[in-house]
Amino acid sequence: MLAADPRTRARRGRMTTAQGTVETPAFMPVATGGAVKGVTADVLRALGAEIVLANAYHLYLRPGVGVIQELGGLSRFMGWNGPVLTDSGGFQLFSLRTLVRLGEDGVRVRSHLDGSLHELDPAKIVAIQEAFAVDVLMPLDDCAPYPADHARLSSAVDRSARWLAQSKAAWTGSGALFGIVQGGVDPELRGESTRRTVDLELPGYAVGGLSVGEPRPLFYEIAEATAECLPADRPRYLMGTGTPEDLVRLVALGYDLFDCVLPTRNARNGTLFTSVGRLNVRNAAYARDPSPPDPECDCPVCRTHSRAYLRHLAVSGEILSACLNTIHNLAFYFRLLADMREALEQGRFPEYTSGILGRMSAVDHSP
RNA sequence: GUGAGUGUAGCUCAACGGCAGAGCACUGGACUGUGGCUCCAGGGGUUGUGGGUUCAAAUCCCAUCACUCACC
Repeated sequence: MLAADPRTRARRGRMTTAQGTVETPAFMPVATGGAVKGVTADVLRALGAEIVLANAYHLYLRPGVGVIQELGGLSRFMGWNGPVLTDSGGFQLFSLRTLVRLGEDGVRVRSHLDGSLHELDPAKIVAIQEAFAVDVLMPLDDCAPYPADHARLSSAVDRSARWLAQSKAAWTGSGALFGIVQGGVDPELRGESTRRTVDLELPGYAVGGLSVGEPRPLFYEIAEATAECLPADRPRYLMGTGTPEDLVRLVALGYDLFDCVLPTRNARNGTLFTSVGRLNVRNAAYARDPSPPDPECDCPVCRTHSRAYLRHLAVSGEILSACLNTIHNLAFYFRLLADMREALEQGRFPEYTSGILGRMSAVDHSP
């Protein structure tokens, strides 16, 4: 930890890995298949990315472990040459609906690419990620859907904990293996999962099984209670979240790492995050609007292009639409995190938080 | 000029005597550890025009206009 402010649980930190340093709180852009869709590695770095998230399961299916290993590891393969975190594919077991069998020792899945069958287990997922030479490894876990009954949540907690122990046993020590807390929105199961995960004394801890459709108040309740039970001297990673407002509130709860498809996926679907709220660039209202997407943004897109042009690109289905929208949205996210880090360093995080949340909610309630 | 064909939503077309629809386009919304420029919703019609037959016409009949093709 680099700075502390007794008025908040937010932390300003630094995570050092073999391939680089990550200033936290940090946002990790999502590059599931080895690419942040529509953006080059150079641009990513210029925008302020310090670590990217890829997916071990997707990359294992294609191009395969051998290809990435021969080409010098995932980071080099991508031309990124910085820290990389790979998700295990545990999330895909419930999101992709390709699960064939969820067993005690592993899973059998059917490839969404060619229908082939694959047996995966915690040790194999760790081996794949070590072959990829990633900086942060996420273990295979069981992410229960929402809603799920107590028995299902309980089995997800138990299975994830046992798999985590097996992951740790298989881990040779290259990169940092994080633990993942499960338990859905059940406070007691969350508590049990947190204890069993922390007991394994890992380099970092993630909170999974949230942002799967549960009501927002419940999400924050669980996120807050869980953060309080995680060790203060290790990075806390809240998986798969969130909106800009979510990130501000979660940093305030003591989380350090985030990933989310929202800035990149929304960009491709025409929604921009701006200092004046969400902006759907396809709206007819912007057809002749000469102003930049976000008047307070200094990103390359806002410095160069009008809303009218971005609307034209989006309506026309131009590839450039996805590229420019993604650049802006990522710039917005990275700047938000940079602003929070600066506020933490200067001891004015509570003031910054109330200010920006006030602006965001004021925008949300505008007509 | 003669003959044939076609006229239905902005566009391309269904419905062929019984509540006028689809796709695209348009308008708005959604997207939270990313198979998918995807998903959801909405607006939009005196069926070219004027008559006729019928309980009932986009549909059948007559006229007329426009367009297309063929032949003079």
